Amino acid sequence: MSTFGYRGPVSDRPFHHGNLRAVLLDQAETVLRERGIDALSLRELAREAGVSHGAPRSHFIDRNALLDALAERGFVRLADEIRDAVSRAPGDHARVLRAAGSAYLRFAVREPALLDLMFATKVDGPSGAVRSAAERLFDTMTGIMGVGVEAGAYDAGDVGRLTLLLSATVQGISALVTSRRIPTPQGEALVDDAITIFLAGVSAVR
Amino acid sequence: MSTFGYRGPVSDRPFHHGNLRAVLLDQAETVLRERGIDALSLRELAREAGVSHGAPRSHFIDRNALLDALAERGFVRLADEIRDAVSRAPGDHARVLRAAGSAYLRFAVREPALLDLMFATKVDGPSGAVRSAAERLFDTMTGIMGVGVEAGAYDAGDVGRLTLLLSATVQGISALVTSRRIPTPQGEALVDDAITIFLAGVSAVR
DNA sequence: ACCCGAAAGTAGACATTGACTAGTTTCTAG
DNA sequence: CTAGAAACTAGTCAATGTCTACTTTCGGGT
Repeated sequence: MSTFGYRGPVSDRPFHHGNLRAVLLDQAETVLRERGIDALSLRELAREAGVSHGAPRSHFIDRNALLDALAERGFVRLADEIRDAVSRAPGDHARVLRAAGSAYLRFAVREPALLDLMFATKVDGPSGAVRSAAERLFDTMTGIMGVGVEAGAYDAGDVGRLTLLLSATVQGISALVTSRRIPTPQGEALVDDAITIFLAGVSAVR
Repeated sequence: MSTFGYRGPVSDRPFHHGNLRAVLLDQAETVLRERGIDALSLRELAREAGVSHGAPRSHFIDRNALLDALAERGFVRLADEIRDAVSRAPGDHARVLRAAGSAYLRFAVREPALLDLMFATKVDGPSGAVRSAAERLFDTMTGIMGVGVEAGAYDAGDVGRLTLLLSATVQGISALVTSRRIPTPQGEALVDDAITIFLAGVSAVR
């Protein structure tokens, strides 16, 4: 990797890594996925990136800052995946919701520790970046639900509340699955049930 | 290490603490509540209990074992509180469910870090003790829901699934509140909405 | 009453880690 | 070209979890 380092330190590695921040985040995500949050060490990340143990500090003031960045990226990716799944699944509103919920659960199963991080209780609440990334996810969900208004599934004034409710439900099911309270297939069935009952309930109540 | 001769330690503190395990758990719970999980240190707990830093090892082989014990106690207490709230709130089935959901959310707000712990993703799944404590909570919920069967709210064969669904929903709402995505009062309103829609949906679907 | 093993606790050691600091190298804007 | 900022190195420190060897106390069986 010494493309141009005609005069690096001891090794031929250039002084500046180039994109250390992104590499650290990627590696951290892998560690999180494979060995859990307790195994996530700044020093180990630095070692594997081939930089000194102090280098990460230029990009993340704290271990916590690294975790926040991971959570933020998590929200962005989750929103992307949900949008993707929805766009790939045209059809009636129920089908769309199922696709969204299913994508959410898939993400949870693939990245359980990351999801934990995303909804972790912080002493002083979430950082600004995490909060706004979470809000963007919520906006995505709201957009999906909004289609139901046009389809006559619910009133425009209720979309916010109902989006929150359905999101919470899917998040709760995901928590049951990732904490191994129920197996994944049962979680998937539960998502379907949830959406069926949700839609029936909403239309019955109003 | 007979630096202090044949007598006990310098202080008049007896060699055996007496109920160190319980004291450690209580203190740990307080730390968890007030300063979060990152501030939870075995050595600090030992210091404040007035024992050596190795003493906790007699009761908890690991920091993880301590956390498991906390999670287990958390499930037991949550189940107790829900039973309590339900017993104190007679009335129709909807009211009972609201009392249960409300108690769940109150617990979550009071002990957010503990709830995180209870549903944390562990690399190798929950320990046996945690798992069975969680199952006892689920049994409690099932019992509450079972009353609805007699009241004709749902079929006996659906109780398991529906209990899971409602539990997940309340857990998800709690996660939204403890992660500061929504304020507590909104969470409370959401629990009410959830139960209303749930009951309406269930009776509409079957 | 005694003994002996198990349980509970002490103390010391060790590697690892997060965090901080001072100094060095590279980049970049003016 | 240069000055200052950004990125990185290297050293240090206190704290922690974990392990081990040892000591004290407890309690049951004879």
